[in-house]
Amino acid sequence: MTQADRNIAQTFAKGMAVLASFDGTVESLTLAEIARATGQDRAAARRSALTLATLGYLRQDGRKFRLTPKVLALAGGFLQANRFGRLVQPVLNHHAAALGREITLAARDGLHVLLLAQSNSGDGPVSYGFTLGSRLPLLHTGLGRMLLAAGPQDEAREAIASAPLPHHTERSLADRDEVTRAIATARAEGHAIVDGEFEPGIAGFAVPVSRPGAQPLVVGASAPRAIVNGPEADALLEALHFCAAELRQNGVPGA
Amino acid sequence: MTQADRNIAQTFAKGMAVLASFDGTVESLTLAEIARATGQDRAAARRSALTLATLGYLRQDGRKFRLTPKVLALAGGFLQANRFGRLVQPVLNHHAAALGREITLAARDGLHVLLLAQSNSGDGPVSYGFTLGSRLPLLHTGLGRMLLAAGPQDEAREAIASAPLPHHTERSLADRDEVTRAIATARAEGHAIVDGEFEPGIAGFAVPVSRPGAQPLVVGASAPRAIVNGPEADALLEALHFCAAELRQNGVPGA
DNA sequence: GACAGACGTGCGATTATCGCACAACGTGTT
DNA sequence: AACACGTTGTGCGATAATCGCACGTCTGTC
Repeated sequence: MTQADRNIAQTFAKGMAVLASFDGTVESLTLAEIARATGQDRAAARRSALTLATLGYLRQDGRKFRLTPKVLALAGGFLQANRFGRLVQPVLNHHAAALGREITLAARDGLHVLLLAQSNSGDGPVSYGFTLGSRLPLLHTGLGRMLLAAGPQDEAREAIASAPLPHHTERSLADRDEVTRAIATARAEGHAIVDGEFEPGIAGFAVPVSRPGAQPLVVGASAPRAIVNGPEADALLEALHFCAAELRQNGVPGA
Repeated sequence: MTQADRNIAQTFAKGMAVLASFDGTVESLTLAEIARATGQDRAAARRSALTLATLGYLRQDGRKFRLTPKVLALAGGFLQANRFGRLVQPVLNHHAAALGREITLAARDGLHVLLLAQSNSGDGPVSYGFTLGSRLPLLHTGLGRMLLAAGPQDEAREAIASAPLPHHTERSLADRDEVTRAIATARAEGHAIVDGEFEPGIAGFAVPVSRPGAQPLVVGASAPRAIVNGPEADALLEALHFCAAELRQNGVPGA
C-alpha cells in the first residue's frame, strides 16, 4: 500500500476503526482484542487506543479499555444539528402515547438497522433494552425490510446478497429469495410486517418516513404476534403512517 | 513539534477534533469553518473530513459537510456495553412516570454537563428539546453544580475558575465565589437546587448517583420556579434520591 | 465588470507512523 | 517446582504518510 489516496488520512481511518470496534457486544476490550477486531498491528491499535484515552473517549483500566460517555457528545452533535429534540422526539412520544406502544425511528447503516430515536411512552409492556444507536438485523426485522424497500432496488439486492442470514427464531426466513419477495411486498404495500422472525412471539411493523429517492428512513413499532392478522394491526399501521407524515412535514433531515 | 509522544497518533487526534467540531450548534460546516474551529491547516482539515466522509460519518453536500446518523452507532456502543437499555432507561421511565416530570442522567464532560439518558414520560409540559448527548452549562444548572459537588473539591475549584460564566437569565449568578458557595451548599445538603439561572422561570433539581470517589454521575429534573419553596420540591428531591438509589443498586457504570 | 475574500487542492520536504523484535508477565501442564 | 505457551507492553530504524505552502478557482459585493 504505497499510496491509496492522498486525500484520505489512513492513520485517522485506522483510529476510527479502533473506536468503532467498541460495538457494545462486550463491556471492555484489551489491546490484543482491539488489534484482532480491527485487523491492525498491535502497535498501531495501541497508538490509537492511547490517543483515544488521552482525548477522553476511552478510559484505560489496567489492561482493559472501555468507552466513556464522551462518545455521546458526538451523537449529540448529530441530534442537535438536526433538531431531534424538537422535531422528532415530541412527535414520536405523542403518537406512541396515543398508540400505547413504543415507536422507533431508524436508518440503515451498512448491513444493520440503526436506531435513531425512540419514544418511551409510559412503560410499554414490550421493552427489549434497545436504545438509540442500537443495531438490529437488516433482513429479519420490519424496520430493516422497510428500509431496503424504501431505497434503490439495486442497493436492496446487494444487501440481501451480502447480509448475514442467521436463524434468530424458528420463523426466520432462511432463504434469500424469500427475503427478496418479502421486501418486494413491503415496497408494493407501503409497509412491512415481520412476524416473529427476530424475537419469538413478537411482530415488527414499519412504514417509510423518507420521500422516495431520499435517504431511507422508517418508523416502526413492535407488538405481540397475536395481533398480526387482526384489526389492531391495521390501526397500528395507520398510526405509524400518521406519525411518519408528521415527521415528513417537520422536515426531518435524512442521513 | 518534532515529537510530542510517540504513543499518540497525532493525525488521529486531529481527525477526532474535526469530528468533534460538529457540536450541533450549526447544521453543517465547510472545510474552512472546520479548519478555523479546530485551529488546523485547511489541508489537514480537508483530509480528515474526506476520510470521515469515506467512512460514512460525514456526508458531503457541495461544500458543506454534515454528520450522518452513523455517529449514533458509536454512542450505541457505550449504551449497550453499559446496558443502559435495561439498567437505566426503565428506571428513569418508571420514576419519571410516577413523578410526572422528566428525569435526566448526566455526567461531566470537560466544562459542560453531558446528558447520558433521559426519560420521556408521556408528554411532560416542560420540554426543552434537549436530547441524549446534549451539553449544558456546568455552573448554572442543577445537574452541573451537583456534578461538581459530587467530585473532588480541587476539580470543582478548577472548573469554577475556568468555565464560562455567561448571563443566561437575570438570576444567573455572576460571581464565581457565589458559585463556589452554592456548590458547597449542594455538597453539604446532598442535592442541588438552581432557581431560574439557566432558563427563566425554570428551576433545576439534582442529586448524586455515583458513590463518593467514583466518577460523578447525577440525576435531575426541572420544574417551574414556583415550586421551589413549597412541599412539591421536597417530594421531587425525594423521588430523585429514590431513583438514584435504584440506579446505584443496578450498578450503573460510571465514566 | 472588477475587486476582495473565501475556497479547493497538487506537490516536494519532512516528519510521524509502521510493525518487527524483544522482554516481562500470567496461566495451565508435566 | 520447573517448564512451555500464549499474551502483553513497547523501543527503534526504515519508510511511507502527512504537512502546509502556494497556486488557481469560485462566489458574492460594490
